[in-house]
Amino acid sequence: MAPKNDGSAKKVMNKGAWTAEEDSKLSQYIEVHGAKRWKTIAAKSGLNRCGKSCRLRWLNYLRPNIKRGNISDEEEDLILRLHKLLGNRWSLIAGRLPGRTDNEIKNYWNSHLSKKIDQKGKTQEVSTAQETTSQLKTRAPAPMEEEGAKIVGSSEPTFDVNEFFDFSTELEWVNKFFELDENP
DNA sequence: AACGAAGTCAACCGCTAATTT
DNA sequence: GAAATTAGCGGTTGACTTCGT
Repeated sequence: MAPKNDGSAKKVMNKGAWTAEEDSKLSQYIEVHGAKRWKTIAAKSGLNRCGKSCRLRWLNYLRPNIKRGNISDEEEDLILRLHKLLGNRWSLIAGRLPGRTDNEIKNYWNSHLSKKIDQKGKTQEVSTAQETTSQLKTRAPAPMEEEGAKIVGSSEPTFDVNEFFDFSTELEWVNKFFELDENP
């Protein structure tokens, strides 16, 4: 496609950390026009940012009811359970944690929980080293195993999620989870 | 106190899915 | 139905902070 005018005048977008002024501009624009058509928002709000960047900033920091930091034990437990079910489906997991964002959960997982599980896996690896593989095979398969296990398996340390959670007691909880999805 | 290593987290990138024209 | 545009996702990066020596 030929440039409409001098191509050398291509605008260079801002990158990196957002300033308070930029936040304010974005918030004000969205308050008036709503959070849709991010390219337009980026162009008309007076921000020298791309639409993607605006969307991310809004979703992760500026939108109302965002919780930041201090992930509670309950939330942590929920993240662990959901991750076991869904793998790295951060947006789905975030959807079950009001006020939390996919990015925050992803970061929390990568910096806190993955290590926790890694440690747990290692200690259990030692204690269950004698357990025969045949015992493991007789366990009930995890729901979502087909999809979830693939995803988890690609990035997880090598430990058996069946060891980490007792799926027999999880089934009820899992069913509730999917009921929620069907009836929003 | 100074320095390097490790940890944390905000933001970007590349890609796919969904929607619009 | 095809092409273009937009939205959304997950992985990765890099700047900053904290910790250990």
